[in-house]
Amino acid sequence: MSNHRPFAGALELLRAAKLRPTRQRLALAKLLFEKGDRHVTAEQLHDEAVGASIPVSLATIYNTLHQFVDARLLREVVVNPGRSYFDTNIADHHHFFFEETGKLMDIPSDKIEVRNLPQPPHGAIRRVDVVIRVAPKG
Amino acid sequence: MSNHRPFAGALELLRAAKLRPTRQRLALAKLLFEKGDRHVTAEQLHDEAVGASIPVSLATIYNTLHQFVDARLLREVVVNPGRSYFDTNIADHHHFFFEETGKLMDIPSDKIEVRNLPQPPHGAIRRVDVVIRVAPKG
DNA sequence: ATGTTAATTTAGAAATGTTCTAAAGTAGTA
DNA sequence: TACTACTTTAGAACATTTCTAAATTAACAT
Repeated sequence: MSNHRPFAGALELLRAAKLRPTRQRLALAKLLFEKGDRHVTAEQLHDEAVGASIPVSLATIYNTLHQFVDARLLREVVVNPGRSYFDTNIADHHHFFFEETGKLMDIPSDKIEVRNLPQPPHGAIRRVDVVIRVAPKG
Repeated sequence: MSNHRPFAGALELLRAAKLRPTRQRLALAKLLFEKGDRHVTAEQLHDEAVGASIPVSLATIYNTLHQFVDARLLREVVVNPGRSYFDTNIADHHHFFFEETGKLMDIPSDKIEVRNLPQPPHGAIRRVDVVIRVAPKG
């Protein structure tokens, strides 16, 4: 059978996030979280939803993605100017970014050692992002 | 304190990059490289140029920034969706990103230890970017 | 059930940042 | 001076994201 992590159930997820379980949010949560770790753009998710006969507007896709980020169900990853990726893996981890294809790949945090983090002059560290940019070999 | 390299002179810089030393490129090179390490957006540089009575169009700002990146005089840093920063520090280094103000601050590469970089499944590592995101203290 | 209310969704407009186009201007060369 | 290729430019076009105001829907009291 399937070998990705157990899916908590869209309804439980939304309830825990204190988001009203609307038709659209339930459907999007299923698309996002039933298939293991993913990196999607707003447009990709919209196409996927429409393709699965879930009529949902792009505005709702954006609303929902941001609500999910706020609720810590998703993480926004910025590697490219002018386009955001949303990552269903919310564990501490890093990324390969393949410049040729625009695809991201997770790197578990125990595969990279980042040490001696300097303290910022003010404020607190919210997150450390390591992006390994990969280009095709010459 | 400042570890910025001596400014080579806009003319020499452009010649070395095989870019014709036009009025606009000379002026922009001076703005960018005469003041030590900086992180500017296209719009900031445009405002600065116009403020210094250097009439230059935004299109030329973008053209020039990209030519400078291609010539390895600048590095493009992506930390925010929908806006690029251009960094005059082309040495190997990392960044604090202050979410509150949208400002970047360099971290010399010897201040952070990044070890055990995994190899990508294909292609070659072009660059490793470490971004420490800083939020104001609660 | 039904009605009420506040949250949500929506289409389309607007905003934002960047790139493109094609015409005018300029540097380099002879 | 004339020639040519490169550069600059204004403005249009583009891509992604956010906003707006009206319609819809979930939650809940009755």
